[in-house]
Amino acid sequence: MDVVSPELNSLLPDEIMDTEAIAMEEELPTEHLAAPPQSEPEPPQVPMETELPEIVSLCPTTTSMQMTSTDAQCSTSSGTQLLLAPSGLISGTTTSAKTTGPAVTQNLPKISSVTVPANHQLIINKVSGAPAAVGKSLGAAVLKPEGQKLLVAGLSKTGQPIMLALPHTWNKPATTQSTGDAKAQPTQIKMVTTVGKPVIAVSSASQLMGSSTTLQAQQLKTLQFTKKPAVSTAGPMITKLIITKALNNKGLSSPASVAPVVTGRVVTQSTPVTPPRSITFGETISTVPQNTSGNSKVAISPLKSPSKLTVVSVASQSPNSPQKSVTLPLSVALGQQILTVQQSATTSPAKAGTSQSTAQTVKPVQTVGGVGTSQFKTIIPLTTPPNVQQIQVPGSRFHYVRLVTATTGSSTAQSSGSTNTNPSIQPAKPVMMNAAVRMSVPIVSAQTIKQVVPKPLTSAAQVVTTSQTPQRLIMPATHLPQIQPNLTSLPPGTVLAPAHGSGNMGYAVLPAPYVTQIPQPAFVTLTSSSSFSTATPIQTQARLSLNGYCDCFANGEFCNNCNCVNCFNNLDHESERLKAIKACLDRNPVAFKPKIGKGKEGESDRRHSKGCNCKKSGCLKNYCECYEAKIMCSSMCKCMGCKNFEESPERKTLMHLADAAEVRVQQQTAAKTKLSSQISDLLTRTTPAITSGGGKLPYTFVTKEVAEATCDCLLEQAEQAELTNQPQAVAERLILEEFGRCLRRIISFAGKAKTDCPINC
DNA sequence: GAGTTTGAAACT
DNA sequence: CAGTTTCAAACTC
Repeated sequence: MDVVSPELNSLLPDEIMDTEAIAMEEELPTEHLAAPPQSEPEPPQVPMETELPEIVSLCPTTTSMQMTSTDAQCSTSSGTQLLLAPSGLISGTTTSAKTTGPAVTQNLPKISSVTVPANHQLIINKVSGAPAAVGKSLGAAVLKPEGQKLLVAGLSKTGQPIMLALPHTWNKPATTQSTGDAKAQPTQIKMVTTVGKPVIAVSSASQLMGSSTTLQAQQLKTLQFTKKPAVSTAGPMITKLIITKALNNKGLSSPASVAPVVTGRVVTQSTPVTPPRSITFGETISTVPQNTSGNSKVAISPLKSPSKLTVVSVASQSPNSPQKSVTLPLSVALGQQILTVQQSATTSPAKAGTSQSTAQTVKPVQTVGGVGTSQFKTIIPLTTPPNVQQIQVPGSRFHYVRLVTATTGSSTAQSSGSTNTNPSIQPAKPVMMNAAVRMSVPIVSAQTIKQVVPKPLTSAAQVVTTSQTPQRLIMPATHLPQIQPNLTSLPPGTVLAPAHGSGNMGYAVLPAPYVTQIPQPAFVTLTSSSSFSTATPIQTQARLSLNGYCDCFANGEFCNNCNCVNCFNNLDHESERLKAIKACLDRNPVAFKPKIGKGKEGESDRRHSKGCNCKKSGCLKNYCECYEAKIMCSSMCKCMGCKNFEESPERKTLMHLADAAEVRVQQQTAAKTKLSSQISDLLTRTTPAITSGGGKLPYTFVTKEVAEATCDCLLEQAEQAELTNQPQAVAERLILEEFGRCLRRIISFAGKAKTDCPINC
């Protein structure tokens, strides 16, 4: 059973990830670390500050890292060590788990590679077949930050105990018997921290062991520590340590109980019909065992804005299937808004429209507004397999998720998941989406989460305006006769509009700015149903317009202020748009899903779902979708001459330059800001002194502070020129130009001072 | 800003 | 599945 104790999650982070005291001094060698036994530690490469946190995760005061073919040790000046040790060398007790030092490091399994790719993952791949002398053990890792010891022991082929020795405050024995044969499946140990809040996520993607129901170390398939640098100069990148080794994940059978921990609390959701599912959320997400079959996680890119909506969709699940868990990306602790769409197993399409399904639709909705935190999560069971689309409404601070369901207005539809290769002819398949019902699920602040489910309206347009804080609705995709909405509580600008072609079953929730896009007739009746079968010239145009892959359309957005010609990707042509969506989904069911999703188990977290096909760019330009998404090319890619892999020196150089450039830009911006600030401050202080005669001359503004700020700008320019290997002449010119700009700025402020003070000047 | 390069998607 | 076409983004000058 995949159980992870909350205690483990509450203990490990603080014990291990004392990032406050971490001194990042050198980066880990990024080349292969399966060096010969006498190999010296590789000299640090060009410092890439974004790679430093890997050291942080393992060796808070790391100054060197040594690895041989038989051991791997991360030594620190303070004695902190990272040891990769075979579990067989460690007896099955907690006490012995604390054993560290050279004795443990002997006869360690060979580490095949240790790499630090650009996505800040330190991956230590161990050779699956350990030497016989090692007793076929699969390895263990001892993390001993600041005197504490953490042993993450692998699964022994010979049944030897695999342990997780926790810091001294961890009292539970972490030893169990191994009953499975551990061979092939990789195990990841990932270090995860968030800014200021170290966490550890332990998850098991499979039922590794027998019937144990307690937290046992060998079941820990994944330890994930993701660190966001406290001071990030390269965006919200996530740094991870992944120690990969071979494990067996076969034998998945019984559903595992789930004990996700949310900031020390256990939140478990279960229904009478389905095995318990659990969602963890909160700032310190810690433990989520996973049975990933059928699950799909769409984790937000760590490089995106933390405010970006993340959609975690869970695929359809049979009532008998094992539980599913969703681990929220840790960026939730950074203000990222997470929406999880989880399909209820009790609301199959065959039951859609029944009172039971209706109740199921509403009840499981779970919102958690963090007290004292702005993070929350919403779980929305659907009645039909959803096609989740992220919607970014231009100009709106709300994030939407569009759920396009394949259903008709009939509540007694019996089939689902059918496909129709001909979008225009669907007479025999009433379930097909000749009308798409939209669910716009906005994300609002945690403290103001409110869900309003309106009943089908029989009157004309409903434009509800209240004085409340802007909120949006979560609309059901099915008939909800029992739910009586409180329309008077709707936020200002909220508009209930009928989804074209959906009869009286679907409603579109529109932010106020889009009211202007809705033609008045669209409000007249909510029971009007526009059929796609009646092709019109406009629809023909729409097909032409939307069949192309407009980015807005592909992202589930409406075009707004685009340069597109004859655009039909707007509410004026909603029916045509929905038809185009349907056509696209018919051709490609995942057309609106992000290409960059979670990789397979054991692989890096993010990967291109399809793979790139680059030929000339070497996958090191933004032409490459993988490179653009800042992920490595994978085996799915069909690229030629790919250089977008972990050890690629070209890629490392590019990443380094990009990081350096970003730092330069920030420094330059800071210097200019400082200059402006100094000048403004000077003006504030000197304005009263300006005489009523001709005022002060510009040079009088060149005080010591201004001069220093100017020098900062000039130095930045010089460094910039040096960084780009500019000739001296060019460098001088750039510096002089910068100086000129500084002077102009000073003069400008001086002139402004005169202008702003006509009375005194 | 114009022209070129590139690769994804559509099309055949 | 492979080759071709289209087209918008990325890139260069």
